[in-house]
Amino acid sequence: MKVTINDVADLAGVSIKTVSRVMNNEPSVKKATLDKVNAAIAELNYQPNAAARNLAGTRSYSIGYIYDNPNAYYVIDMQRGLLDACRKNGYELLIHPTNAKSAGIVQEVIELVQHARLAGLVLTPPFSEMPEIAEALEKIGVDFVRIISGSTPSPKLTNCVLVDDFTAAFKITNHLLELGHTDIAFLCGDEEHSSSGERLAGFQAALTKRGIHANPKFVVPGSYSFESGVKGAKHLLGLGQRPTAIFACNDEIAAGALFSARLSNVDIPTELSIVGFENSPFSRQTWPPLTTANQPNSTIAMQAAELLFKHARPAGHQLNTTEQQPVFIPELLVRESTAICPNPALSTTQKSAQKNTRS
Amino acid sequence: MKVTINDVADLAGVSIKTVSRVMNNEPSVKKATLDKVNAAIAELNYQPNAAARNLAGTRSYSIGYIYDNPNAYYVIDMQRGLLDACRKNGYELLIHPTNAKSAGIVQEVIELVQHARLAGLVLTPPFSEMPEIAEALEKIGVDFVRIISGSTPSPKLTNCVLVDDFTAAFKITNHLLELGHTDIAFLCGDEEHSSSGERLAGFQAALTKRGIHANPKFVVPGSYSFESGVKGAKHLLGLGQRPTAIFACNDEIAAGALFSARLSNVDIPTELSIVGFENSPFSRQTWPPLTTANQPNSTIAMQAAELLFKHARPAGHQLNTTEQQPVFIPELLVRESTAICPNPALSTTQKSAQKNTRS
DNA sequence: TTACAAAATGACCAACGCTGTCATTGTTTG
DNA sequence: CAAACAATGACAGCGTTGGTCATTTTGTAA
Repeated sequence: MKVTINDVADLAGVSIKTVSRVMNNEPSVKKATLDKVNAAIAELNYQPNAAARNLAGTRSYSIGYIYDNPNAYYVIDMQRGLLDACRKNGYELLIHPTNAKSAGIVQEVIELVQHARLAGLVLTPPFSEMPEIAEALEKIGVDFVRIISGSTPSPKLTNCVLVDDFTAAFKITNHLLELGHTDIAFLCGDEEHSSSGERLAGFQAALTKRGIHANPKFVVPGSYSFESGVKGAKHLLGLGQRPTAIFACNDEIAAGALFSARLSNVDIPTELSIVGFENSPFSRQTWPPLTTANQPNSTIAMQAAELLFKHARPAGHQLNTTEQQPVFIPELLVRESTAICPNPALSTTQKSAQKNTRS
Repeated sequence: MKVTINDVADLAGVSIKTVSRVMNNEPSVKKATLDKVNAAIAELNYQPNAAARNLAGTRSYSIGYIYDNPNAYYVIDMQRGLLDACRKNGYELLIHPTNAKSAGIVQEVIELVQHARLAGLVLTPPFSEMPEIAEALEKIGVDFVRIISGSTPSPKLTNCVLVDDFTAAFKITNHLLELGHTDIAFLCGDEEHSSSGERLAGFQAALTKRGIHANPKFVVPGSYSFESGVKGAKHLLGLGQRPTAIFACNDEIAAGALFSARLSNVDIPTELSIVGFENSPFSRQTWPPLTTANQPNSTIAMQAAELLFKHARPAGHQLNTTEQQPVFIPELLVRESTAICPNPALSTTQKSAQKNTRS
């Protein structure tokens, strides 16, 4: 019932050392031998004993995922991607929910890594944006991959998976622009999250490119919550001059804005267009469903994990995957919360949109 | 840097075997020795190496959590509770998202358990309600704990943690009743989930106890989704004789109902009261926030894990915890979506509520 | 074809940190 | 004082990796 390396060796007619070599992708194994061994492995459905490997080997076969994020959907999606990558590569995933704001957080992470003998760590916001964590990890020489907001790969960001919030926001804004909107408001997320800043920048860049001067009153600060969306939209709709579209920094904010609009008897999308960001289940549970940007969290997580595995592999065992820095651009997902601008002629915003700059 | 059992033994002046005995709560260790060893353990901050334990011992130090649930909040909460229990007891948690409806699901679970050498499994719906899973697990002799809907402990349910949906629903309904409502509708969740049936039963029992005959038209089938709530409420509000309160089987349905009411220009809670169930973050993100039943998922999960650990401990190593079958009753959480019945006098439902039967 | 270098494989053993088994030593108790 | 039992220790072994060499096979140039 329990298949060990000895069984495989016997069946393949080789020594256990050779099986071990195969299992660890060591060089200097003849193609023919490799095939024989792999066949035996497959036939017996051999899975190396993780405990024994950990004990005997110098390498580690588990990575960690630390999280502190109120968005359960985000966490679950990330986790799913990490788990998939781990299964594929024979790693285990250690999950560690914690409080990013606790005083001893750096120490906690260090202890976790050392005690669990982790091969590496996948860091998502807010951890990926905490320099003290990165420093501490570098100091003790533990690999880690950060998932952060950014558009341009750079040498400083070698161990990062980038999510190009800027470009995605640019595209979403273009969608609104193409519908004829020019008075577009922006509901920000938490200031501390760089994603909010990136999205705002992309939004403003799109406007600028069309020669539209963004109304500063239309950029309202807030946080990544439903409440914030309710408040923000209420504020905007109370303005003498209303926007005809709202770019909410994420789906929750958008849902809140939707709610507020409903309260004020503003019809969506005929009177007001609203877009979200993230394509969380949330965005499908509103009415109308939200136009949003699809952020493939599971895939992003998978890539991050793969990057980690690549690093973790000792020299000489490298797979010849083309080394590169992944950049994800969330894609525009048009649903029913956006429509043609009701009366673009009446817009009071200064504009000079002569050239139609499509990408 | 790495503290092993040898270091502890040296410091305490005993053999490593004795340290092992202490770590495993084995009997026949003199009090004085025990104290010495414990002091050494504390001083060195010794943590046994999980890999070595797994390799050497016959016991396993990890449990599994299989899930397939669209409700990310539920999963995250459960996971949190399991993780906490595991940390406290020195276990590891293996997480396995999968598809409950896939054909080979039983086989998949078996393989998971055998390959990962799991000490046991924590099963939540839908797995906890699949007899074939329980049978297969029993057949191969693997411990498991099920979290299921139910109110009465029974010998058949020794390895279950019960969530008393019936009583919770009864209480919620009473809340509505005390506010003067008698025309109360019920929006069901998925038929396959026993929780939906239990909640409906509790609802009906509460009505019956007050001598109120439930209007069959007010019980509308559906599923645990926002969409279903939208539809269900729309249907109810279209009825010639409207209910003055709606009991939604969970918060999502309630949110949908809220949405529908808003569309029909029915004010919540002055014209219509709505209650949800679960106290998911969802219920705080609606407006007004939902009156609901607080289901302490993390705590439930913790208890389930503890139960599993207790079983997993070999005879003679039993902790003298009083063996019992935990039953959780979600507590009523009154927020702003419920209010006094607008015009109870006009109610058309047959009633005979003379005695005020409070519990 | 031979000779020789290089590549591929195997045999062996010591870890890794812990638990299980069984033998041994202490400590009571009648 | 010996039997009886409690407390402790010695030692093997869990399944694998990482060495070190020895041996075999293969490839290559003469």
